Formats: sequence, structure tokens, C-alpha cells
Amino acid sequence: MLKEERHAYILHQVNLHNKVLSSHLSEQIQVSEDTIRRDLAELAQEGKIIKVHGGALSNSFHLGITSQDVYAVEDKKTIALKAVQLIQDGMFVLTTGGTTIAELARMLPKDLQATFITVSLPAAFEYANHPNIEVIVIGDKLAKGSKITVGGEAISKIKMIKADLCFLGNNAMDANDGLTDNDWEVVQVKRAMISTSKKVVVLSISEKLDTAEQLKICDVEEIDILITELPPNSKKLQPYRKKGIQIL
Amino acid sequence: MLKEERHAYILHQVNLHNKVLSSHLSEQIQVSEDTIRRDLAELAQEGKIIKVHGGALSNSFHLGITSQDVYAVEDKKTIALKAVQLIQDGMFVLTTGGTTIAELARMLPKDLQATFITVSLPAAFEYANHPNIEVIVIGDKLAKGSKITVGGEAISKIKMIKADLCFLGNNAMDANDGLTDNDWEVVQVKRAMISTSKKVVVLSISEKLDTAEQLKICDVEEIDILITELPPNSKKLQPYRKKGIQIL
DNA sequence: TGAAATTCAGCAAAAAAACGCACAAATCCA
DNA sequence: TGGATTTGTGCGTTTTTTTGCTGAATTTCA
Repeated sequence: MLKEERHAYILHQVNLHNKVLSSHLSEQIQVSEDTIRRDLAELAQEGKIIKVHGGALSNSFHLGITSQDVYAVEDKKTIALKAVQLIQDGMFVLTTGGTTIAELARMLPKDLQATFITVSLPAAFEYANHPNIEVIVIGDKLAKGSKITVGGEAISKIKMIKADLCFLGNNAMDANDGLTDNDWEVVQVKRAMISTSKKVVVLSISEKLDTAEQLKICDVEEIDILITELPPNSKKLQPYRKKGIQIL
Repeated sequence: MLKEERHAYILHQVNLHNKVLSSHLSEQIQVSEDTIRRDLAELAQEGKIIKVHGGALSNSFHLGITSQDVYAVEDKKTIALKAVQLIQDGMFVLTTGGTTIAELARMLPKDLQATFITVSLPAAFEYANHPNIEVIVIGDKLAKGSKITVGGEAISKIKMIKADLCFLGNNAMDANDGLTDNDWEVVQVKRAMISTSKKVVVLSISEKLDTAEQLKICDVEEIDILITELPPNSKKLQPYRKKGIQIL
């Protein structure tokens, strides 16, 4: 097989499968691995593929730029935009932490007058940027990783609040397994929040739907509203709609 | 599976769930935990994740705390260095906020085991970087400017704590006028802290000595220790020494 | 504190890459 | 045409990379 033919074939395979192995190609085309390596090197030189140890990857295999940015920011902004519309002047709003909640915080209208109650220090910082919003921080022992306050004191404080709305950043959710998480203390806090709020709103990128973690927070029936970046009639959301959750 | 594929997978998982366990990944990808650990180390090296004992965390939530150029950092570091020596294992330490306190927080020995109680969110963030330190956040309404929690609830919570040590960042101090400040709510918090601590330590750059603000916190007699960047026998400190304050 | 989990350092085996070289096919040039 | 040159390919050897493992050191947690 001619060099050009091989190159075309390899390129096709890479774009088809997002990855190729040198050993695999060598077998398929019946040339030495050396030749394959040289081919891959050339294609990589031309910028058509990304050469790695053992084979090559498709160009669309992003791994470089997305580092600093929050994962899936655009999706989260879409979600935040929908969520903001639920908040009205004078409301008491309970929120957890997480990057989606942070987006929500940044997107609050400047003239909104409401009270936000949170256990998340980063979220509190964000809320503090809004002059008209009153921020209540729930105090207790600080969990190092998530930077939220946790403990009996926090739980009981949360339960003393009758909130109009409760926004939960989501870790994992499944129509059958319900809302789940992997951090014991976070689970406790979320449970308390759910129990004391009139409306429970889950903010979740669609990627986290139909997944589950070890610890259960609640059944999907306890959730009133689910907000994802998808359009409300999306097929992926059907199971949740069937359970009686309002989809935005 | 290629190394780059694994990296992409891991990164995806971390960003999705904010946290991954080495053991989990090892099982999912079907490679040894050693390999996972090396992968995590590499990704951490590139700053894409934060490696911790047992797994890794998402780095996306490390914003908010911009250590902007602090006025007179060197002086404040000198002060912090002296202050650190007062803290011993097992102590309960109350602190306010402020940049000097932040320096103190950064300078705490890694192996110090103590409990820090604070109303200052920025300070809490700094303390949270120390694995052996337990951080208690006092909750209440958040004061937007200073990012500290203030209010009756906070005051009464502070008074319930019997602290060994109390570090006060200083705004203005004078041998005759005592400790003063210009923020009503900060004054309340500081008063409460003084009243419930065995030892009261004031951290102040010398520039703020011999000045006064409108609101009085306490007389100098109630202060046990004064720490400045000056040598203890400095002339400027004489009036305070005469009032019976220990100078470091 | 002590047991369990995790990490670290160093080693060894396997896989892959790099390198030098030989050789054949294609190309060029007088 | 025929020899010189370039190009492409494969082979053996050496290097490098990757991976898993062992045992000691460290950290975590009850």
C-alpha cells in the first residue's frame, strides 16, 4: 500500500474512532510499526492528528485548554439563567455550594431584593457582590474540601428557617435511585434544606442525570423542579417528568 | 487504554463530581492504583486538578480569594511571625478578619493542631488550607464590605466559646483612647471576643498606633499582648508598656 | 494509640520509540 | 540508457516510557 493511501486510511480511522493504536494499524495495513510511527509523525507534523505514546488521537480530543475554566460553564450559565427567574423580591432562598450555584449567584439581577442563606463560603462571597441581597451564613465546623459548614449546629439552624426556595447543586441523580452524593456531610445539609423549603429546585447539567453515587439524599418525588441546560421537552428528561417533577 | 485517554476520563470525572477516589478510578479503568496515582500527580502538576490523599478534587472552586497587594506585607509578616509563637496545640483561638490576620493564617505551622473560630470568611478560607486545624465559622448576617458575619446571633455564639487566645486585627489604638474602630458591627464582635477570651492579643502595624476612631471597643488595660513590627523596646511602644501591656 | 489505607521509592518487565543501517524502488540527470 | 541520488521501508539494537509490584514510610481514622 502506498504511503498516501496509508495516510488517508489512518486519518479516516482516527476521525472515526477518535483514537488509533500503532500496533493495531500495523496489523491492519500489514506494514511494520516503524512505518506506522513515521506516518503518524508526519500526520502529527501537519497538525492533522495528535500523536501520543502508543498511537494517536483525533484533534477534537480536547485536553489542553479547558483546564482553568469551570467545567461546562456555558451549560451552567444556561441553567442559572432559568433558575434566576424563579426568584422574586422578598424571598428567602436556601442554597448549597458548587459551581452551578456560583453561576447562579453571578447572574442574579442587580435590583433583586432577597435573602440568601447558605452554608457555602464561596457562594456567600458571590452573593456578597450584590448590594441588594441580604446574605446569611450558616455557621459551624468548616469542611475543608467543599468549603461548606457542616454539623449539628448548622443542620438545626437550617431547619429553623422556612425558606421559599431551595437550590441544590447536583452531584448525581437518577429517576429510580433519586438524588445521591458522595460526601456524608453534604448529604446531611441537603436533607435539612429539602425538609425546610417550600419548593426544592435541583440544578444539574444533563451529564449528571442518570448517574448515582453512594449516599442517598432523597427520592426524586421530593424534588419540585429540575433545571438542566436541555430544552424541557428533551427525551432525556422524560423519566423525571413522569415522576411528577416540573422541568424547566 | 492510552494514557491520554485515561487523563481525559479522569479529568472529566473530577469536573463532573468534584471529587474522585484513586481506588474507584483504578476499578473503573482497570489499571493499578499506582498508575492512577501517577496520572493524578501529572494532572495536578499541570494544575488541572488538586491531588489529595486518596484521590483528587476539582480545582474550579479556588477562586474568590485574590491575595491582592496588601499594604505593608512585610511588616504584617513580621507581626504574624511573632503571633504564631503564642499558639499552642489544643488551643481555641478566636480571630477577627483583616489582612494581618490573613498573614497569620498563612504562617501557621503545618503540624499545629488547634481550633480557630472566626467570623471572617476570608480568614476561614486561609485556615482551611491547614489540614490539622479545625475551623469553626460563626454564622449570621454577612457584612458585605468586610466579609465578616455580624449580628446578635454571632455575638451570642461567640460568647458561648471560652477561647484561650483572641487575635484582634487592629484599626486604631491609642494609649489613652483605647482600642477604637469605625464600624459599629465590627465593634460589637470584637467586644464579644474580648469578653470571652483568656488572653487578648492585638496585632497592629505601628502606623495605627496613637490614632483613634469614633467607636470605642475597649480600654488598653483589657489588652494583654500587643504585637507590632517594631522591636519590643522601641520608644513608640513605651506608653503601652506603661499601661501594663506585654509587648512582643 | 494502633490498625488500615495510602503513598513513596526503587526495581523489573513489557511496550513503544528512537536510531543507525541496509536495501530496494523510484526519480533524476547527463 | 545507466549511474547517481533520493525516498521509502524493514530490521536489529539501544533508549525511553509506561506500568505493576514489593516493602518501607506515612497518613488517616476510630
